[in-house]
Amino acid sequence: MEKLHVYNSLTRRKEVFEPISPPFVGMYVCGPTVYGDAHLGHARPAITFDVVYRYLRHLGYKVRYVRNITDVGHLENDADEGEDKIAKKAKLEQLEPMEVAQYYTDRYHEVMQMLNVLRPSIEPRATGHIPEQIRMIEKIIENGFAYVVNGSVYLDVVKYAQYYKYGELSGRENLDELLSGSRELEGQTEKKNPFDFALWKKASPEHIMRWQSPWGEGFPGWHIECSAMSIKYLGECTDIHGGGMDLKFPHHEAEIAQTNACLHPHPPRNEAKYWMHNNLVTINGQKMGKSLGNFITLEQFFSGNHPLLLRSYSPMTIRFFILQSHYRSTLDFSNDALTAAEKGLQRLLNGLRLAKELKTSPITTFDLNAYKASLYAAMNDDFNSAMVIAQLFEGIRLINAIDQGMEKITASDLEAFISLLNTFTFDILGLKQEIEDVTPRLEAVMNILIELRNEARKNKNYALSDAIRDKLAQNKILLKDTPEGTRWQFAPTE
RNA sequence: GGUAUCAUGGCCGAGUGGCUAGGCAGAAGUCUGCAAAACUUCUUACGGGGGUUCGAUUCCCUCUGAUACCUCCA
Repeated sequence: MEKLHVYNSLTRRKEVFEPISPPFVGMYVCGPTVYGDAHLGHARPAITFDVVYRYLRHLGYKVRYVRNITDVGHLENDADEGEDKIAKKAKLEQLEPMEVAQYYTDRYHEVMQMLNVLRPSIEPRATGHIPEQIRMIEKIIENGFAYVVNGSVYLDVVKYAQYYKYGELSGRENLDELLSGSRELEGQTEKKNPFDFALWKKASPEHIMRWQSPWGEGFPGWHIECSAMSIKYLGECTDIHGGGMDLKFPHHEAEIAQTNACLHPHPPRNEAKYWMHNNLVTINGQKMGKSLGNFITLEQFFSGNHPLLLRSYSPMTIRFFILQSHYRSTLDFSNDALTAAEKGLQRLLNGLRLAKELKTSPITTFDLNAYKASLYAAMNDDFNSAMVIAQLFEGIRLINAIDQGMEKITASDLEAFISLLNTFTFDILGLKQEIEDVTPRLEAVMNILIELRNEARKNKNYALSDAIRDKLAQNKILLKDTPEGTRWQFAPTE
């Protein structure tokens, strides 16, 4: 079987995945900033790396998956006072900053659970790792890669670039171009160069979240938390570091620089062996953003309560929709696309249910091993979930063909076939049936109703039989008259 | 201006130097008291212009267009 290949953003190539210390795999993913509700843009990285996590575990790796919670607020780009983002919200709502962070952390967990996203192994908070961040900054200063100005600490990019490549990840290796491209902003006069970035920032008097440090009261810079926590829990160089494409620059570029500046390794270890970036979700071709007014939270998707939404979409529809595209492609949202995803998902899940009722034969008429290989080949090709789903539909086609007697399968092959389909659909892609479980009691009641209705149909009492069907439909139970008898199922949730 | 990514059939979206991904929608058919569902079949696309090649949607150049980022929003 072909080996797993991963697209490494650092080298811009697909590489064979070889963990640094097999069977262990360390994976760090940049988590949410908890000052607002999670939206579609949060679902994409969470689901992308959830599938990576699930598949690596499926392959037998012992994975430690770390996804942080950023609860140290960051400065508002356009805020007059340069107020801490979380602190600002706290003042508006008359809450403690940590209360706000806790509230949105809980909300984040709720929607992630609905999306069937597994909890990471460790979910560290930035505020819980201030000492680690301070020690890291001290080390960087010791190594001569940072300078202190007026209670703030900045990384000296020019100095750093004398020892290591800066800008490799984002293709910004020419510092002169970087210089000409950077914007002139207020309050940058402390820096030696505009592209130097803060490791520690002195707190202004109105800043609520602040900590004591060797350089006075302040708060950590915007990138140092991930580096500090990645090193703490996953070592000096982890296997995978993931996040959204929008984090490549400056966030991940800064992380690489900080980590090399702190550890001062030769050759550079760049914090992670494989850097993975998922692409963005767009709405009508545009990035989703609060300022653009096309910002839809996941909760709004689930409830349908947003002007851009024609109706509600279930968490699994969202998950399936995201997995239908490859994680490195942009994904454009629309009601039509989501409706199409919902129907496709329904077809997939209905087919899997049918598989359990198939009749077996003395022979199997198709190549089950080749089919299995195609599923693994798709996953091994940089987690191509879109290809996996296409192959799962090929599986559904086979199930229907068996049901119609056009293909045959042995009992043992059927067992293996069902197990394979379930493994990929539920364990690896993390989809799930959203309908409630059928209890034996409900099953018995349904059988009685179907029997009565069929009695009525036999007597050509269609008024009664249709009434039974319609009333059940009103209660989200659908009847289907097939040549094999009447089948029933729950209506898709809306 | 710089950096990066991308442009695929009515819609969404994979992929590939030659072998018509897949889903949704649409059409026809099978089944059926009706309905719904299901199944089968069909609709052969890769932004424009050059080039490399026996052959390019796939590689190279160029043009056009789109999106993101360019250090204090992650």
